[in-house]
Amino acid sequence: MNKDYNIREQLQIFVRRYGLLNAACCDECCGEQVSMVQSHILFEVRRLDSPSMQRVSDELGIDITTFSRQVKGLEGKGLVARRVSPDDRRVTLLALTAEGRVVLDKIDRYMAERLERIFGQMSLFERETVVRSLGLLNEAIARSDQGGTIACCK
Amino acid sequence: MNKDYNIREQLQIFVRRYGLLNAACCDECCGEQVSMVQSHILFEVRRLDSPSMQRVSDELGIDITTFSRQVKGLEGKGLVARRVSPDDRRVTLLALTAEGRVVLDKIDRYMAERLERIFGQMSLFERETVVRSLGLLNEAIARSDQGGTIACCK
DNA sequence: AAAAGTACTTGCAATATGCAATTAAATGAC
DNA sequence: GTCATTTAATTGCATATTGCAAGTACTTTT
Repeated sequence: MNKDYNIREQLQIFVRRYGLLNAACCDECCGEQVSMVQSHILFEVRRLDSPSMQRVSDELGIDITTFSRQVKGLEGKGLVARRVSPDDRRVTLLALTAEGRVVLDKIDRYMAERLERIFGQMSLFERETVVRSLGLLNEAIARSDQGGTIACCK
Repeated sequence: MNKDYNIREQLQIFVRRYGLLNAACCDECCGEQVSMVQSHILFEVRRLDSPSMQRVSDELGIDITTFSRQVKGLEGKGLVARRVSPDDRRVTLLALTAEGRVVLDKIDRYMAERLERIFGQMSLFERETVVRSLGLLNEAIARSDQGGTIACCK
């Protein structure tokens, strides 16, 4: 079992545990019915600060048509607001509503709690190492630029 | 921006880049048309060595009914074989076919290549740190036992 | 001012999902 | 031993998600 295989195994298992396969969220974490994809959208809209639809769908690597419909859903739930860009009227800019911020905060707290339980299993040194490593990993992915994705192409 | 927030952010972005959201695989990585979920199933059937349906669906955290259908699909493609357990005739044991091993090997090679490109961006020391950290992380998740998942409940 | 390109939306058909109900087999109670 | 209960897996059904193709609205190029 070579090293690459081992790291692929570690990553595969980790990513799945993080929540790859169960698409639907639930009351416990969101209070609201927000799917996994939608929680990623909320996360990214907050992080990117008034991004365009295109920008977010690129960042998430999901098809713009699927994205369009997901955003429609989030808008319907009152979690996201759209406005036409003043620079280019083709472009729709996204922002979280007050309600959207509340829901995302809820998810944040839920995640913080779960992560705390996991990181509580480690020594302080290990925690720091792991956090630093994840940073290194994300930077390396960004530098390696394979279109932003790893596991699959396109 | 506190530490927990930062680590959640690192994890969220990493997991997405790993291939969270684009469900469909493509020719480049699999040759065969295998969805992301199905590639996880192949991976796990190999890893667990003749596991039952229940075992794999639990491990992956996907509903047994959905799983049943996905396995049917993989069987139809000739990648997975079922047999009745000798110990308990309710139980179906899964195994990769020769063809299934070929496809999974193909995915492995594809992943190894992409990971190589990423880890090539790091120093040897960084690589070792990151690999070790992922191991620590998976162990800590296993120890913290929150039902095997992180991002969402259920 | 026509042509080409970009941002986004909708129609549609294929696929994936989860719950409820069912079958088949094993285990437990008596 | 037999009847009730539990467990593993499958199917029906209703709903949701997906991506491609085609369309609209706007901007840039020529």
